[in-house]
Amino acid sequence: MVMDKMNDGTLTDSLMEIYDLLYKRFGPQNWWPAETQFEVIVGAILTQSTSWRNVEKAISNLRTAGVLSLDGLLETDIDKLAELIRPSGYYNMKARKLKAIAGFLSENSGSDLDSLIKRPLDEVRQDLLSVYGVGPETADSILLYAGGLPSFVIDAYTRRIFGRLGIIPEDLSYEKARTFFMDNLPPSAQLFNEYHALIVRLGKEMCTSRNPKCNLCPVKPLARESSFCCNRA
DNA sequence: GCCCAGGGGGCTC
DNA sequence: GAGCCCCATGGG
Repeated sequence: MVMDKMNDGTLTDSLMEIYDLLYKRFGPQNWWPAETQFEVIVGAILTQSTSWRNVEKAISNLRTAGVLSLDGLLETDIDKLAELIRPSGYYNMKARKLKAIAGFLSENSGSDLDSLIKRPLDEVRQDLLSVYGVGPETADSILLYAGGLPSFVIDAYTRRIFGRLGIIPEDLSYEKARTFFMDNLPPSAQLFNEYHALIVRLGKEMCTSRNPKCNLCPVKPLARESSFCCNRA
């Protein structure tokens, strides 16, 4: 597998080449689509296994109800929260998760994250992972898009796209996939931000079938334009 | 009706 | 550490 060729420079060049191809095709994605750091965090919870369109409805409901703030989440009854975020699905679970992250923020940083992001990335990440409802993807989304820290976000699209390009195994574990990208890219929050957003942009156009031979898959033209094209190997 | 969407918790082995 | 089920609405 290509990922074995680590630290020889080729891999970094190829990952940057793919980034450039995506950027030229789609342009800047201006992520995260939120007004404040706090709203990024709320969105990161609500978007779990849910399309952003439905998350927007839930966030709009929270805003209209005047509870889209740290104090708002802390003071609002959990059943009321669940009702407001109903459009985002899993509303009972996510209401409990919003309460948990709100409790964490009130004890550790406040909604601005200032005291949190001063600390080493790995420490903050571990603390976030200890919060109910915050798994690795949500933690990295918060670190990157709310905190501006260089923590690469892996999602289903990342594994599907780079798996089909033959760069990583499609079933690579989250932590190994994250380590792979972070070991082979310069640690730039701006780069990680745009890269992940572009991956999602391409991922939305992919067929969701698991058939790697699908000729409609836009990853194929991407491969032909990059050094990972099997025809060039 | 069926499958999937910018996952994570809890449980089992 | 991997595999499975559950959470649940909305869109194609």
